[in-house]
Amino acid sequence: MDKADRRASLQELLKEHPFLTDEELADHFGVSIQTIRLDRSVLQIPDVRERTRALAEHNYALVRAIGSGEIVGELMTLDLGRNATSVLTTDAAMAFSKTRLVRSHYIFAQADSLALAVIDSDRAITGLSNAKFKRPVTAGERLLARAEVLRSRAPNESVVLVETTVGEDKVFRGKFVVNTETQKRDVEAVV
Amino acid sequence: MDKADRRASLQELLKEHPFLTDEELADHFGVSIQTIRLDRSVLQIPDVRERTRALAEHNYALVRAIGSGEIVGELMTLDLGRNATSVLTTDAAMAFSKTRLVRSHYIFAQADSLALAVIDSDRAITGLSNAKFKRPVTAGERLLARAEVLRSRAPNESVVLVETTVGEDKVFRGKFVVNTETQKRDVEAVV
DNA sequence: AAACCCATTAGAACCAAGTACTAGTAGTAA
DNA sequence: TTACTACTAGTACTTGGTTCTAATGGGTTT
Repeated sequence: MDKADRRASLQELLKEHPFLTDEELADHFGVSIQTIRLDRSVLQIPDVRERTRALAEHNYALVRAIGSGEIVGELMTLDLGRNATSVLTTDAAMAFSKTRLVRSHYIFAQADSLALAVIDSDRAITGLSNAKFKRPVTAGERLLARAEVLRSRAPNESVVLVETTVGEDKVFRGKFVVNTETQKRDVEAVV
Repeated sequence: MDKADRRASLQELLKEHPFLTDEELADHFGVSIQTIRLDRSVLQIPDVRERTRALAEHNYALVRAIGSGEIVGELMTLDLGRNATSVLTTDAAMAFSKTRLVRSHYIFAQADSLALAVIDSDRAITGLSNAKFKRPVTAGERLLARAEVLRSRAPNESVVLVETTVGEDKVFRGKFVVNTETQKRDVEAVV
């Protein structure tokens, strides 16, 4: 394996495993640490600590928004069983890099979370959804979602309407049928 | 501010800003670095590098799945304009902690991405969706999504059917109307 | 007042994973 | 032989720590 191959391979490897130290990389390629450092400096690849830090920082806000909270976006108001609102500030990480248009499932995620939040119940689950994305959202725009419980048909089934706006523009409208409890059997069957 | 207050406040602060070094913390609280280190050791809080590393590692897989790739899940097969399949292995981070049931928007995100991928076109955007979540998915289950283009009505509008299964079970079925190009005006209006 | 306790601070030695730089070797090409 | 390239070795220095020992300095108790 010559220099060019190694460097190409190094870049690939770090894309997959960004937490490898120079020492580990040196072992992996059977060269010295100095060689790895030379490679990194030529390829303009920062050190592990910087890579780790950048990754963590980059992902931090995003994950907080979409992954870790029960709500995607920030819950603003909540009248349990009636209505609720939440705000989600979109950013570049949520968008296609070429067009800067926010992936629709972020918009959906905000609406879906809000629909569940307004129903509450730890066991609330989306059973059905009907969504219209009215106009594309550009990274940076602030999404205001408003959820309203339309009716609670069966004791364990509610219909929630969610409308999302950016300023004056309606960007999303979705109806969610949220189930509670009923899943018990299914859940147990799964587990 | 006494010791107890400072330590409580330290924990809160690090929850919000996990990338602060001891030096920055010392400045913030107007005490010496040693005091901060004592506090950290008593509170069992690891150092910045470890905090950063843990955060990055924890978020990495998750963000790769939902945020950074154009596809949520891994694209398995793709016959452009006809059909495609992708796999998403769910994990605890995608689920409600109490019930271990995967949040429905992850399932939606996989389907939505796949619907866009099968249509291709960098400007593809979801215009409408119609989704049914047939049974809850438990963290750890492997979601196989299959997308099929039903018809391309207008030259810039396609209808895609996505069905997601876990083993033999159907867990999701959704229809997506995907638009291409048409958004141009809106997009420019937004920017 | 003297003795004591506690939180805080200082200082030294050490570590990991680097940067930046200098210098050397081994192999190949002109 | 000389020259060039790739690689390696070694030193001094940096950041952000750890671990340990040893002060300070204020408040409380005796």
